[in-house]
Amino acid sequence: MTHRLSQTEENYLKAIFTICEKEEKPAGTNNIGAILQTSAASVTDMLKRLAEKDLIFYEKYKGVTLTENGKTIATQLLRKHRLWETFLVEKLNFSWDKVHNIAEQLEHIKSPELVEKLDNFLGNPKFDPHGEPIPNAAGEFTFRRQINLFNAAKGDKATVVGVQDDSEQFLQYLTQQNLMLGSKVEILEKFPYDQSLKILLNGKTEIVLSEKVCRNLYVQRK
Amino acid sequence: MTHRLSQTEENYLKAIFTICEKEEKPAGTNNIGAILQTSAASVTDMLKRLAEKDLIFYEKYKGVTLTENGKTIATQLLRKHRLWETFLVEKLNFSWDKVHNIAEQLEHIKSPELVEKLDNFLGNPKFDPHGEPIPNAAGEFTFRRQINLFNAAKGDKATVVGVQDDSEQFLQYLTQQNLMLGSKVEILEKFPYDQSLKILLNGKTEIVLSEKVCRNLYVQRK
DNA sequence: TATGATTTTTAGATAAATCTAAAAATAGTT
DNA sequence: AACTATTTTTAGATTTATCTAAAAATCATA
Repeated sequence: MTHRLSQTEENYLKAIFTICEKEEKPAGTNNIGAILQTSAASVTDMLKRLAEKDLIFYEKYKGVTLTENGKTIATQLLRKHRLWETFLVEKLNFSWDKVHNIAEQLEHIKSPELVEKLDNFLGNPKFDPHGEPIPNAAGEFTFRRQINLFNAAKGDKATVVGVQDDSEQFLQYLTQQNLMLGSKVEILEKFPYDQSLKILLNGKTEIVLSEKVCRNLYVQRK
Repeated sequence: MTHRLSQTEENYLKAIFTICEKEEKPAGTNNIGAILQTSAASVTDMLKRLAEKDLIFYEKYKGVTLTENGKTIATQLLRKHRLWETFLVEKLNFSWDKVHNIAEQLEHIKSPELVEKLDNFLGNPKFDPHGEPIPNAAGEFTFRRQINLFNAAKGDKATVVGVQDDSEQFLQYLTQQNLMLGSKVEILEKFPYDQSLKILLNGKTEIVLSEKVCRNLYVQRK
């Protein structure tokens, strides 16, 4: 049996997982430090410890990737985080922009039975309130054919199914624009000058979204 | 605003609260150490820090009591612990003997909104699955006219409303005996020799309970 | 009240997670 | 290849929570 990890160690694994998934390359010391708001020196210290515990592959100056063990733990953390977010929104009536910080705490609760019972209580959801897939107990993600709104073309009709950035600021911006998961969008115009998009929202309202906003939205084409 | 406490500090406050409530006297260093499974020396170290933060009254060699600040925090911890236990039993179908350790972790989650929303979701319960009163947001406990089963007399009829010991072992013993919150008991006999009690359970079954068991059960007389 | 037992505190160490400042390695660019 | 900029690591401290062993204070009771 593997040793019980500290919250800090778990946070490092999650950060490394996020970087490696997104960028498909080893995570750098600075990169990790930026996510965890800590110095590169502290990161190096921790990387040595995680390598010692067989959770990451670590070679000086070469960056790190997760071992199978590390991946399993990171995936289970993601599972817990997303299940708790779902609980907070669906059962406790939190709005989707307020749940991240609380879930960051809840994901560190150690109890395998709790996770499985929570999952059942929620009806085994496949996606969280931000549209992110929730891995199952075996660590498998439900895959969804989704594209970045930024890559949609003029004339496309699509449904919003996820966000890339789940910060309070972004989610509040979306709420203000009346944009949420399930919103229907039609691309009316793409302005090459600033890469912004004019869209028709739910067949009713015309709005313009900046490049930054589009890059943080996932849609599924009809 | 008071500084954010570590889990360890919170656990010390809870231990001190428990001792002071039960024994109505200052908590001793050894006493606290026994509850938290730590050495007297470590306790002394921590007491200095808590006194520094105005959470306890501390005088060398004299034991400690909680300040108003300390009491508020301890009560809120109790509130969270008992609300989470209620959630685990009522919503996630945990049995009452399995929830203590998980609630010990959950009670340290920091989010006032979460507590209030959880309370509402549960229907503002006044007692937890072990019959312990849940303090409200203002820190007030609902009082219940309950006595220790050990102090009941021959002929008394009463209802089980709480347990003193919420250890897995004790709760499993009760479950085995088909004893639970709400069970009706009638005292048939009290044996002076070993202070054990013969009772009629739910008007059906005669069982004998040892002194230890009786001391850990609370009942309300009709 | 003296004395032995118990409780509590001090002193000095250790381990985890962090920091700053400086050194070392790597990467980018002419 | 050489120089510069960036990234990463090392070295040495700090803070928190813990420990053991020994000293000091208090308690209990003969």
